[in-house]
Amino acid sequence: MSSVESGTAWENAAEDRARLDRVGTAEKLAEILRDRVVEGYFPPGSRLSEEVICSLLNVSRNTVREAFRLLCHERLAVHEFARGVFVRELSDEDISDVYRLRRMLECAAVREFPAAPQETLRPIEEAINRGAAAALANDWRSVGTADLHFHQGIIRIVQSPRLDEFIQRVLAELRLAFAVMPNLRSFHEPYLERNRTIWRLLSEDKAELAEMELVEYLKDGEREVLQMWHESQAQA
Amino acid sequence: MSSVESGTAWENAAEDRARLDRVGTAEKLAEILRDRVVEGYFPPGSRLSEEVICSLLNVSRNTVREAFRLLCHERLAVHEFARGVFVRELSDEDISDVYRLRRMLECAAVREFPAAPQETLRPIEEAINRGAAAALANDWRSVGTADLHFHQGIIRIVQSPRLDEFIQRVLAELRLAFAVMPNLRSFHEPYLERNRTIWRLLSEDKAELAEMELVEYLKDGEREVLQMWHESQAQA
DNA sequence: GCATATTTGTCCGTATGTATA
DNA sequence: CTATACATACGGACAAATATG
Repeated sequence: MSSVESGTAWENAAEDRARLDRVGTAEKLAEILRDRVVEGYFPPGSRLSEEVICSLLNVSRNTVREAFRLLCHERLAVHEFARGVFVRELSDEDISDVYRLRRMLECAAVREFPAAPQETLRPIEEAINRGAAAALANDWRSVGTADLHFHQGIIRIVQSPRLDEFIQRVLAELRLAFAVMPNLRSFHEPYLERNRTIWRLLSEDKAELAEMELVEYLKDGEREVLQMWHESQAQA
Repeated sequence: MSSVESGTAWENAAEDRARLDRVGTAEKLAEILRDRVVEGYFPPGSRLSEEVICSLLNVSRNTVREAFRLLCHERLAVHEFARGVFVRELSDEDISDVYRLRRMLECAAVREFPAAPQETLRPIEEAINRGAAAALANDWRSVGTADLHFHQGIIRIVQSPRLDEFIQRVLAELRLAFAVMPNLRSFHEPYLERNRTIWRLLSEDKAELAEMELVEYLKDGEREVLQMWHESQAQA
C-alpha cells in the first residue's frame, strides 16, 4: 500500500473521492425524498407512507425506514411513534427562529468579508446571476433557490464546513414555507435587486452598510413569510 | 376533536408529552451509543460492529443500522460503504472548525446578554457550581461536562432551539478529542476560574471585557486541545 | 365502546456484493 | 485468485399500536 515510490499521498485522490461518495440506497432515497419535500411535492403535514414508497421505488421497508430517520433528523419530517412519518409543518416560532439565525449568522459572516478568499466570492456572484436568469425565464421557484444559494454563499465566507451544513439544513426548512406559497413572484422578485445591492456594498468595502441592508432584508423577509404563511393557512 | 368546551388547548399536555417522548428502539439505542462514544468508551477509529451490538443488546440488525445512521448524521461516527461504521476520528481541521464556531457563536450570544431573560441565566451559574463541585470530588470528566454545559448556557442566551441543538452536537464532537486525553485535570482545571471570570464580567455589564476574555479563553483552549491531541496521537 | 382493517415496530433468514487476508 | 468475513438489501413474519366503520 506504499505510495512513496510513485508520488504524493494524494496521487489517488480521485479514487479516494469515489470511495467517499459511494453511498447506499438509504442515502440516495433520502435525497430523493428531501428534494420532493422541499419542492412542495409532498405538502407539509402529509404522510410519508412506508408501503407506498417502497412499492413505488422498489426498495425494502427497512431501507425506507433508514431514509426516514435521516429526514426526521434534518427536521424535514416528524416521526410519531406507531403512527408514521409526516412532512414537517412549520410554526410561527420555527419561521422566526430561522430568521433570527439568518440575521445572526449572515451578519457575522459579512463582518469577515475583508478576509474572504477570492474563491468564496465567485459562487455568490453566480447565484445572483442565476437568479436574474431564472426571473427572465419566469421560473420563480428557481429564483427562490438562487436566492438561498446567494445567502449560503454569504455564509461560506466563514469557511466553516459545519456552519455551511447547518445553514443549508436551516434554509431547507424554510423551503417548507415557500413550498405552500402562492405568488412566489411577488415574494421573490424584490429580493433580486436587494441581493445585488448587498453585493455591491460588500464589493465597495462598505461592510457596515451591507450589514444594515442585510438586517433590513431579513426583517422584511421574515414579516412577509409569516404573513403569506398565515394567508395560506387561513385558506386551508 | 374539539377541546373548547372543557378547557384550554393544553389541558392534556401530559398526554401530549407522553406521546412525544414515546420513542422507538433505534432512538434509545442511538442514545446509548452516543453516550458511550462521547465518553470514550469506544475509542475514535474503533469499529461499531452491527453483529456485536445486536447480540449484546438483543436488538435486530435493522434497528442497529437505523441507530448508526443517526450517529453518522451527528458526525460522531463515519460510515464507509460496505465496510462498516467507525467512531469518528477528528482531524486538526475539525478541531479548529469547532473552535472557530465556538468563538463566533458564543461571542454573538454574549452580545445579546443585556436582553437575556432571567431564566436563561440560572443554568449558567449552575454549570459553574457543578464544575466546582466536581473538581472538589476530583472527577475531572464531570468538570469537562460542566464546562461544556457552561458554554451551552451562554449560547442559550440567544434562545434559538436550532442553535442550541447545533452547539450541542458540535460540542459532542469535541468530546471525541477530550475522550482520548490523559491529564484531563491539567486541561480542565484552569478553566474553572476563567468561567467564573467571564460570568462575573457579564454580571457587571462589562460585556466587551467578557467577550475579549471569551475569545482568549477559546484561543487558548484550541491551542491546548490541538497540542494534547497531537501528543496522544504521537503515542499511538 | 367495540370489532376490524391498516400501518407501524421489530425481528429473522437469505442472497448478493464488497473488502481484505 | 481464492476464501473468509462482513455489510447491503430484500422479503417475510408476527406483535403492537392506530385508524376506521
